[in-house]
Amino acid sequence: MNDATKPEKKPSRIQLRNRKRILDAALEVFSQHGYRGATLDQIADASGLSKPNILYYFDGKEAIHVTLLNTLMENWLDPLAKMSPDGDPLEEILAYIHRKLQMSREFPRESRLFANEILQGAPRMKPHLETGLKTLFDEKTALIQRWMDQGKLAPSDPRHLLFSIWATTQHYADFEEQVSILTDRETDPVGGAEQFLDNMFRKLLTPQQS
Amino acid sequence: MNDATKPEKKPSRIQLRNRKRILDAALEVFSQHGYRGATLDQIADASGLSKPNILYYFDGKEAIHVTLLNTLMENWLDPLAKMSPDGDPLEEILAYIHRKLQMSREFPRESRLFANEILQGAPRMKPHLETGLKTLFDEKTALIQRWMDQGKLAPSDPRHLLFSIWATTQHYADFEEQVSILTDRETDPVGGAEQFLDNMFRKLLTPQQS
DNA sequence: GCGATTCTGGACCATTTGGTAAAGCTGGTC
DNA sequence: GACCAGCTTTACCAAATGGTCCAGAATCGC
Repeated sequence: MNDATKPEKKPSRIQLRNRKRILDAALEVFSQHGYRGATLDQIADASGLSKPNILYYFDGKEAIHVTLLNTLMENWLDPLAKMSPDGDPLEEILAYIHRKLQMSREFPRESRLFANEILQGAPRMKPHLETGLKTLFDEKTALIQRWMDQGKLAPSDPRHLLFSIWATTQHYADFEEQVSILTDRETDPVGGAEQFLDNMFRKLLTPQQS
Repeated sequence: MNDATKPEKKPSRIQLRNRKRILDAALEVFSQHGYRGATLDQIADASGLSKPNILYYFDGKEAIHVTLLNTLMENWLDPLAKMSPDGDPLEEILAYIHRKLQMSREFPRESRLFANEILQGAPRMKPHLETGLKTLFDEKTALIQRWMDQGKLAPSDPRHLLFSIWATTQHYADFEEQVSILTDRETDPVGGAEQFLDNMFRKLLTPQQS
């Protein structure tokens, strides 16, 4: 649970509560301004704690960001990890799309935090991407390729398929401002996206029974 | 050509050269770090000019950013504006996708500058979006809707169609770092994307002759 | 209830950052 | 080739920012 260098006894109630407050505030601030654009003062304000107090709980600005990124990574990979070799191929992929879209709706800040990090060259996340994400990506593209080879899905490049799914689903969180303006502040653009994307990927992936 | 408030005589050769240098350097820096993360010193370094000299040519950090955003906007809308009511509907849209993809390949920094701005809530661009982009968007979604009504394209929501095109094409510039890692630093991922997206949107949009 | 421990915030600090003043240099024009 | 507007730089600022110190306040274990 802890890293070997620090034995660290169990965190107290207050510790737990305040760490959570800080991380929530930091998520808000980092996701909106990016790492370098965010300030400890903003995080302090948003969390309701004083700046020195924040530094009592975390080793510094970077430590907060890293913590955020680490916990994010797991939740981020989860929907893809859940895509199972055992289900119906088309339905598995459509269900995955559904989950991703759901995350855009429920956790737009997390999506933007991630987007900010990648946009800026993933300086503090490259290792994560090269191990965790890459492994999962290779595994799932291979699975999809197998499905295609078996004629259960129409053939196309599985890598670009995943890119397209990521791009289209995360778009609604990352470019929310734009989407909101262009859809005349419609209450829930993601609802319409759901139908549209289901239709699009269904047409793309349904195999021809020639 | 100039705004009415400032008559301003014609800019000199040096003026032209240095403004260009500064804007190019600023594009590099802003697109990588976002507005708040970028510093004048970085821009000074990248442009080979001193910081005060930069402030001799522009009124401040914000003025540089705004200038960049303004010139970007035109080039950004251009590919969509070129989509003509007179051509073959399917081919018009596929050509548009091709143009957008080409821009991701040729101008990734511009794409990231734009992405950064929207991600952070479009603080200095909202007016632009609400006028220029919105107008064009409405015009083109209406055009696509007409094509669909005429049975020349399979029906779907034109707004989400455009969102999907933007998302999938810009993804290769904005998330280049991730794409690069996952495709094992393949020389030109956009090449593969070209085929994939052409196929995907063709399947989506080709009308059923039932 | 009380001492030990954990938590909290006001004052402070060094560095960075956007920006300015003003003196010196340059290049085009007569 | 001397002048002068236009360009460039050195030396600064004031504010913002990440971070520290330390004394006092809350909380916990008993």
